[in-house]
Amino acid sequence: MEISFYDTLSAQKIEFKPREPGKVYMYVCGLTPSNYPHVGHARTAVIFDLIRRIFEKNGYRVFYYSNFTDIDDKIIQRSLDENITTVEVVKKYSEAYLEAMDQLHIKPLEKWARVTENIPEIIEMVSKLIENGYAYESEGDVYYRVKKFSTYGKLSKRSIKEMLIGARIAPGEKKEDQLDFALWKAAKPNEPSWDSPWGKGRPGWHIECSAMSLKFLGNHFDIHGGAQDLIFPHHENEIAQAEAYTGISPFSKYWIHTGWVTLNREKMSKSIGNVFLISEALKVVSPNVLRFFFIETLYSSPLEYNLDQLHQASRAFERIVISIQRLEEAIAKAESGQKNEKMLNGFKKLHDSFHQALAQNFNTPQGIAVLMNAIRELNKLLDTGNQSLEDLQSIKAYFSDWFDTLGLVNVAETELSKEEWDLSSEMKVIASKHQIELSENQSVADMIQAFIQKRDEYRQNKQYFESDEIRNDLYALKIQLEDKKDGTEYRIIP
RNA sequence: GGCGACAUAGCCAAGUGGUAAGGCAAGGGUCUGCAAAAUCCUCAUGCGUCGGUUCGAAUCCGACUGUCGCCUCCA
Repeated sequence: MEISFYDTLSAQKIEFKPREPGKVYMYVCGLTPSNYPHVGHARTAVIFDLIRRIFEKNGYRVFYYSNFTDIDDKIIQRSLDENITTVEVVKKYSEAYLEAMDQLHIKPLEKWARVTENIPEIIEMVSKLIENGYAYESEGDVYYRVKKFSTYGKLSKRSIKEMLIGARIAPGEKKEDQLDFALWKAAKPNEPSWDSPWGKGRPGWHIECSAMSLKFLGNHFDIHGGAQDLIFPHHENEIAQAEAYTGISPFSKYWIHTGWVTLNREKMSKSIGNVFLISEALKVVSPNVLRFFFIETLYSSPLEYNLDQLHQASRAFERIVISIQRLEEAIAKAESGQKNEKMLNGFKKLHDSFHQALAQNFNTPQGIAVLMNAIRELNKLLDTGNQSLEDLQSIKAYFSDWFDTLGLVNVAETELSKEEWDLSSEMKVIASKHQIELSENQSVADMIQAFIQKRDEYRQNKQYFESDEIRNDLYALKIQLEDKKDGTEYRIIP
């Protein structure tokens, strides 16, 4: 299937053409691990994971690289604040980030490139830029000569002239020009540093991504990504560095930028301080729901984060979960039989629409609309009953494929985790209230069955006050009883 | 000050020239002892405002209003 998306560099929707057939080389800017990751980081990570999955579903092998900028002013500042080494700062926060990636079902990357492991490549690049006149040394610092790079501004759509007019940048004493930016910074006392032709120092921001993406992906790779706030100056500078270094344009063929997460309509940002951590969000909703919340909106639009929106996503996702649970139950009971070609054909069409939607600028909202329509069809089908095992399994395969594409895992999981099952003590309290005998080593599932049995007795005797009381008590423990034709079932409220 | 993005129902949100997807919330019917779930029905002659182009515009053009962002660190 042809995949197209909005490319920041050409400022239009383009059809993706890989550098090598069947392969996608993608570099997405990671972060500077100087703090715990917030919901904005999660969104960007989920979106690029999704993009990767979409390419994979379309038969591409994706080489996905990202980075930790593990030496930088902020890391140094943090190490002073916390009175630990810069290495410890990086370890602490990069591990927290990687753990969050794992929780959010981000598929493993090809590599997390680190600045401190690629210093020789960076020095080589800076040296070459000085040689060919794109950079100059000044008192131990090295700066990029922006005016020398004639196409500077092509990504962010601004001109050098405009920037000089609107600039608020104070001219640095060591710079030739106020637009120039640092490639190498001379070390101050007690700062981590590396030897270089310009004395002890460390790389500036920007240079590491040019050096590492060229090193690991080669020149003219397919996709360079990141959030919108990286367009300028970070990505603009990366282009200037890389293209001046290689002499070949474009450095990356396509550029994809994600919208940011807002809080009260303002950008969630460390500097403003209006930040919700991923860990905080995951206390409120499951990773599946958080992912679902992100992909309900197109990746490039701003996304307002609040509990009400999270709740809406949660409700919608719950509908999906319930239907898939019903499907699993139906499969368990179904018998082999005739194929309903017409019905399966309907699902095949939904399948095509789903992938078509995602291939069009990764349009997940439209994909979810298709998914919801499929859920409605599934519910109707399950209401009529007696579907053959083969049919139900075919339908399940479609849903599994869609969930896999969206990175939603174990959607039909009904078993409670160990922590959630730590309900037995509370359940015993309710049990004694209703004169139900529970034994010590009974599973919670068995306990619930005991409640259901007792409630059935009440209902038989039309003691509805008592039966409703049991239902309400269990509901308070997030166990919801549902009376169906062939008996009472329960489900756990997510 | 310079540049840019966005504005779709009570809320969220797709839709870039052919007559408004989907979700949440709400109301009604079926089912149920009652619920819940499910299902069916209802819910924008309308897409910030005013003009223009067109046989036809939420979609293109212009002006205006509003919100946000970038120009300094940011996912």
